[in-house]
Amino acid sequence: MIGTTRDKLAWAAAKLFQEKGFHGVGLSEVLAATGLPKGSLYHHFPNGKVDLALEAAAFTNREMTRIIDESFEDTRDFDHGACTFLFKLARMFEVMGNHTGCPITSILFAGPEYEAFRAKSAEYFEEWITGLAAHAVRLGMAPDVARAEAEKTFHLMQGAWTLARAKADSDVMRDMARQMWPGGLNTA
Amino acid sequence: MIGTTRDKLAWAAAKLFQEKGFHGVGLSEVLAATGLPKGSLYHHFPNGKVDLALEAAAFTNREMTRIIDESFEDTRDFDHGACTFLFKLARMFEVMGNHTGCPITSILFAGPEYEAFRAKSAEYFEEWITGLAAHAVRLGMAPDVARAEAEKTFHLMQGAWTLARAKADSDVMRDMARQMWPGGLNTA
DNA sequence: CCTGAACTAGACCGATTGGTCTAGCGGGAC
DNA sequence: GTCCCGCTAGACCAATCGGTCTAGTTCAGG
Repeated sequence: MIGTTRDKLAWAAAKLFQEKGFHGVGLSEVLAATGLPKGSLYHHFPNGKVDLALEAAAFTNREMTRIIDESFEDTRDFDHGACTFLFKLARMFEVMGNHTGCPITSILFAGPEYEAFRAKSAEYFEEWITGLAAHAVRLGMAPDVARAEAEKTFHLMQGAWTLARAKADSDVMRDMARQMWPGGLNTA
Repeated sequence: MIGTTRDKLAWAAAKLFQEKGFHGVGLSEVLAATGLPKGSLYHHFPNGKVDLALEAAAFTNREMTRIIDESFEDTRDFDHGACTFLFKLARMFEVMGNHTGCPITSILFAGPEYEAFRAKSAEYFEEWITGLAAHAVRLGMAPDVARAEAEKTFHLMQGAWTLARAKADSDVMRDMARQMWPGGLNTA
């Protein structure tokens, strides 16, 4: 959260982009949120807004992979881990005010002219899915079944996040998790 | 597609918003796409961009409910209908160039200060889910099971759409459908 | 102490934004 | 005809956009 000037900018940008998307946030807003001048931003991110968005996305991607790994630590089976994962996301969503979107989609779906963004988002999503699949394999699942289960988990998570945002209600995620993985009941 | 001036504006706006989101599209772009002057836009949509976006969202919402109903016409069971639904979406996504997002989320997730947008998106999503559930009940499912199945279908659809967009590949949706509803194999 | 690089600070730029306003067109009612 | 009204047309506006540039500050290494 705190840290160098560069980190402060990336973090503030990530938070704002999650709410309003890439085009919805002006640099002046990021600057106001950090109290830093424009010169600092362009010193640390020479290519301006695009660089800033990529760093913000990288930042939140690290956070997401960490949450995935944490969710599957000390877990008895995949259902339990997946359930924990969704409860953690629900909590995060709630803490942020029940209106933020998936950081990656919010930042990186800026339109066809931002091909680099699209490619990065595909890379990050693939990272999440292979991460989930690795945990599934570790917990005894056959590799191809694990991959399918990981993709299903990703889709359900994205979908529940979207509906939770529309309803401004984090319980959408929790209810979905309980429904889909009844064996993994968890209140984390 | 064609129609009155008002329809032309709403349709062009819907297409553009799906690609770049509410904040990513300027009115000048919509005007350029339709060849109409600014005066016409503000005559038909007195509250400007917000009105235009709401109409564009209503427009695509009608299209989505129509696609849902079409998918479940002459269908033998829920799996078959759900599968058809996702194949139809995949086709649409492909035709639009493999990079458009869900119209409702693209248009209506513009940030916390647009509370009316958020409320509308919740309303539309609820419409889709109850529509799916109604078809499930009609096909013999118990009401509470039908609701859960409809929500699952919604989540999977949204998630698959997101990943398809990141990968710029419509097969993500088709593969998911085949995986989740193997009984509903369909090439529509 | 001096120098130079890293960084902060913010004035400034042209372009574009959403929005307003007036003028004029076109066709039905009288 | 001529009046009126729904609509088109686009000039114009202040505000904001992302981005550039230069001056000033800070601080480590010599």
